[in-house]
Amino acid sequence: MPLPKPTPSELDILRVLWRHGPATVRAVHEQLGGGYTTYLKLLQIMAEKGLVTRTEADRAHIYRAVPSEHEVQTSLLGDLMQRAFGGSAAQLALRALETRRSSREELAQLRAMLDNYEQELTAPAGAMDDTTDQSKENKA
Amino acid sequence: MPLPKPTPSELDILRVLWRHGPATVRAVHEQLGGGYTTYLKLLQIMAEKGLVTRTEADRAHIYRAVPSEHEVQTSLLGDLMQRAFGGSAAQLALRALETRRSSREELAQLRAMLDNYEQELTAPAGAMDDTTDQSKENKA
DNA sequence: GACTCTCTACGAAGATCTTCGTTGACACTA
DNA sequence: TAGTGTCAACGAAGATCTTCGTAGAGAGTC
Repeated sequence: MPLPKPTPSELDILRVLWRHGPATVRAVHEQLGGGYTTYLKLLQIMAEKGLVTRTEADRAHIYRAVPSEHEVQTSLLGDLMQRAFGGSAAQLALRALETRRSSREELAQLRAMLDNYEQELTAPAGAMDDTTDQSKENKA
Repeated sequence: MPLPKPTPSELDILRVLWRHGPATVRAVHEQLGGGYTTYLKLLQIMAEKGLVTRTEADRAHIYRAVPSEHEVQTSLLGDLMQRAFGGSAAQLALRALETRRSSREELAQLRAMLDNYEQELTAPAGAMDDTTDQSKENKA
């Protein structure tokens, strides 16, 4: 296994690191409240697990998230998909949309992705003329 | 809080109960393998938490799932949505679809749901002729 | 040099989850 | 009636997560 799934608290910390970039224990603690040493300990554990790396600048250590937000989202979602949706991504997506309203742009984005998929289903690998070129839109 | 979120093992058990209907400890154990008393204990705990109810038929107790699969999916998904997707259902759905291929029917279902939502966005509450009547489909 | 601040490191305590071994009740049978 | 099986109840052990208290190192200040 590449990296362990972050626990809820670890995810909170990762979210801070993703938003603010590399940070000291103090910075994380100030974002999240609670005891300072709680976050120190958590970051130490996360470093052991490989979820963050740290470098020593001056006296305080600087922690950086190792997995990207995208990776973690994919991992957690894949997990839930298996455990609660019998592996069906579409069932999961359906249920997600059912729950909350979304913005018009998000819906448009979803629709574009659906168009993409249906096209791939219709004209599978190869045999493309021009439209399937959208496949190069996969993000970094 | 209505019902606690099931833990991973508890979810395994709920899935058995959803698929097979009410069952004894032995039936659950036979579906999932492992130690018999493990499932006995888990089911006792789940009964305390309110995730299952039990009735005594003959000697063995019969356990029934309390929350529906739908409810649990919604709950787990809402949780993940908050914790890892900043509350955005569409972002979550997008990421889910990105991960795995889905069947043509599932995609069609999704598309229908999107059509629905965009229609609601365009012509919000009230001012309906017929289509928006689907709003009465809210589950029990 | 003694005080004070800011760090990291260590370890422990409490909560929850998971897994089972053991015990005792009850019923069936030889 | 003694033996065998099936069942629920109980408790305990180990793992993981979360939260901090305490200690000790290093730097700056009076």
